[in-house]
Amino acid sequence: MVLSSSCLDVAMSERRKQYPFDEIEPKWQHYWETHASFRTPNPGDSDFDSTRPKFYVLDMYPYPSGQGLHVGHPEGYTATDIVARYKRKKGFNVLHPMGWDAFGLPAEQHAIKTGEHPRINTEKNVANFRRQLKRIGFCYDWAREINTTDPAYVKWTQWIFLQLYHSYFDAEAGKARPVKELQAKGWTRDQIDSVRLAYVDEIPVNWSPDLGTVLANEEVEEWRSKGHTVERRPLRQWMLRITAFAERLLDELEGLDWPEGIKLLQSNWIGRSEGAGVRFQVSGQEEVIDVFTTRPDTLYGATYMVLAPEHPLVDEITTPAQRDAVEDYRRGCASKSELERTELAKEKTGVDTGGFAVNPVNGEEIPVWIADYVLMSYGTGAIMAVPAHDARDHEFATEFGLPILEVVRQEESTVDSPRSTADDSEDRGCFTGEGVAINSPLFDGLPTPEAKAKITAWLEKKGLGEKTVNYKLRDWLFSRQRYWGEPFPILWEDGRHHAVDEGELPVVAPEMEDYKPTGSPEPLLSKAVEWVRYADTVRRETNTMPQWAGSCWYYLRFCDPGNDARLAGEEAERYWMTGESPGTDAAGAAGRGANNPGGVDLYIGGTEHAVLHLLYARFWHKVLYDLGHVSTPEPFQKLVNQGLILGEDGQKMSKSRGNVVNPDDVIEDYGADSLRLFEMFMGPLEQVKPWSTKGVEGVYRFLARTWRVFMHSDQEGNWGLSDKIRDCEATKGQLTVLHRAIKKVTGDIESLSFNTAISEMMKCVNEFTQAEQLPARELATFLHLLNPFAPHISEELFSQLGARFPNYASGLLAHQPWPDHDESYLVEDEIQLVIQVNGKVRDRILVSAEATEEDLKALALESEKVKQFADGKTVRKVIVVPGKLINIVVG
RNA sequence: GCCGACGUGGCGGAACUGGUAGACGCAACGGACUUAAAAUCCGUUGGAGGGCAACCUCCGUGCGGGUUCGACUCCCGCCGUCGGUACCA
Repeated sequence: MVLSSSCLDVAMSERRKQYPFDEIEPKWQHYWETHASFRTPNPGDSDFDSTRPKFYVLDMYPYPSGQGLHVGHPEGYTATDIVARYKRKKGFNVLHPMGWDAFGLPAEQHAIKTGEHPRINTEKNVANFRRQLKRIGFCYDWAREINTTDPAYVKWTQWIFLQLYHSYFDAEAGKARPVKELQAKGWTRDQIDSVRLAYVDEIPVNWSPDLGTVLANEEVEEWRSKGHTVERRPLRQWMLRITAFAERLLDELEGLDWPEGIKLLQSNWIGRSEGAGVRFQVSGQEEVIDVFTTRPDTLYGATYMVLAPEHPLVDEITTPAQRDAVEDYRRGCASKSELERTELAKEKTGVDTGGFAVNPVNGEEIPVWIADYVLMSYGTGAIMAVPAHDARDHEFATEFGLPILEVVRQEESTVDSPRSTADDSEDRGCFTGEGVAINSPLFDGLPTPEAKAKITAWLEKKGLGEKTVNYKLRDWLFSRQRYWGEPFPILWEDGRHHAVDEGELPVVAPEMEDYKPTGSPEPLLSKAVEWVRYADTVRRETNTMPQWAGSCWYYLRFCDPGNDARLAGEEAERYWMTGESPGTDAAGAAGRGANNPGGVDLYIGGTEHAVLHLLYARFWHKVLYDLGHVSTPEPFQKLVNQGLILGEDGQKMSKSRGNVVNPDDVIEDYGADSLRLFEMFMGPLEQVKPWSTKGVEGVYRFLARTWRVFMHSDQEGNWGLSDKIRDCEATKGQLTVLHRAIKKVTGDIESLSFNTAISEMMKCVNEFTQAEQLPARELATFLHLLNPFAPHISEELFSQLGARFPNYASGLLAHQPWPDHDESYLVEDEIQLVIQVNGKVRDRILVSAEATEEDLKALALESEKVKQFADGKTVRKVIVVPGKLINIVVG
């Protein structure tokens, strides 16, 4: 028989609560709020303590969806909360803020349906999220709450955009600089426009008429599957020149304390590859085809060329005889999305243009084709095809009967290496590895690396090419046609763009009659005719920014969220990002080692943001750094990804599977402390792990047992401090288990191993549970350990204990210093030692801690068990690992 | 295909830098309390075999090899699960 979940709910709520979490949790939340217990002063505030080091611990702030929190949110949030509370008790100034990434399509979709301003729905959702988070007892400094849709916030998002707009990348200095410097040098307006970090370009985008917006490549499939149409068409778009920073974004990853996997993901995304640019003269024409290749050493094997169908030279090169075929093919490609083009890539397709180009290395004429396996968006949009040494070219050449010329021979040593030779010829039919050049008169016999260098130098000398570094990273398509996003602070006049005056920021979108898409690629804001018309001849830009914009810098705003004069006050920004503050340089700098580039000390969030958000934020941060607006080159010093929480069935949580767990329900039944504790007890933070209601009950029982160690209920069911608690000496066993816990919990919080920290606290409580009388002082110490994990119950017990034992428990537990362990309680005078014979455990003996190695050897050899197993054999070796074991090798 | 993570009892997971595998919790079983149940408290619990018994023996960290006195841990080769990515020249 299966009970429905609603039956279980009823059973649970009727069950008597094992401890009054439903009373104490709201009580302490109210206390913290009314006393502003977790308000964090900034440098300059009267209560700012400059002698303390700083710690900035940040969560990836949520998009406040209509569904409310799911149990995945509190996982990372609890982890950071524990660290924040711990660091505070350790004497740090802790910055631990929360806010809302509140622009976004769902709110706009709601507005389209209801005609209601998206702000109304957004605010409702924010209120719900805030309520839910407060109910979990997080120690955020709510005075620093921010909302990306708040005009006061939008103002600075737009201000940063203008910094990008007013800057260019100085390749020599490797830095962003104001375009003013170029004006001073006499550059023309057009020249300047062509180098701005924020620029306008006409590029093919994924346009969805019914959504009324362009979509990022990675969004296309999702919306298509929901029945929306998406087509490709060229549109005028705002772009951000992130590619200029590719090298720095890649190189400076190195100094960051991020998971290696994430660094690798970013570095692959940036996709640096070294090679050569080579120029091929088009036969009988002026035009030159530029290609990029990582294998210039295979130039002699280039038997044809391929241009992307959109390549600008296609028209010039195509011969009259081939024109119709080429046009047909190009039309076919244009109607396909990038995704379709790659998805349907089972067979290579393409058309001969009829034109030829000259291979610069040997003067041979080779045919020029177009094919959609060459992408306009990578490299130069054209390739030299070397079918003998590139799998794709090989496939294409085989398909269309183009010549294949071998120019690299696999070296003997690699041929001999163990691998199956049979399938090699079958699946690839070409050799793509490194070897020795053949059929290449200029450098026959040279190994690949040398051949590359030689041909590149030759090309450079002849002016036919040069060493080139290419990046996969593309410029960032930054404009959307939505309503619910930051408008661009840009005006248009006579076909030219201008920045809105800084004094006019923020540019706020107008109220609309309705929020329905225009049905054309015209942005929604173009319907607000009055607003668009800035002056007689001046119109406003009607695109809006993507959701990423706000999240690119929110961590900076938290340093000083109320500042109206700057994105964040200089002093506050420097203090929270570097630890330096006026008058406390020594103390502040101590928190930051010489190699520490500064930034947020701990940033926790999901892997889904491994690339885009983290890359975009790093990009903006570097621009702001170059322009002198922030003090560190990187925003996030240490990054940790929490693992996904699966449903109880081990499947991804989803509405359709019906396995979604709502934190509100968990709190209702077991309390916020149990929710927090279980989220941390499930397993390692970074790991994927399934939810378990039984597991929540387990930690709930632990908290109830903790409660009963301190509290005793009378006949009427009223709780009072237990009579067992005295001002007495703790037993040896209690001291050992407690100090072991102090040591373990301290180390485990530092290494974010919360699950094992909780185990250790459980052992502690198990020890206390059995005691006849309990030492008040040690119980108070235990509450310090529990406090970051279960702040409500620990605070309540601390205040109960303090009422009778004020010497051991006074003030707010959350503000009392973290305990230190005393190593002397952990030292045992007798150690249990394992005796192995040939690596197998045969006996265990108790020895004094002072026994020498010789003593131990003798003791081990005397053991009855050893004699039994070593009988008749020679002792060859005795290995003694002090404090651990003795291994006797016989044979 | 490529890249990354992972694989330990019935389950979630522990195990420091190579040194007693299975901490802690869940589930299960037995006992105490109770008229009874729930809750609580105490105990047992990797598998197989043996002993009246305290206990003893063998096997055991996905599979196959290797290094080592000793391997969950290091190396080589497979298999499987999950996540990311996709013609990047």
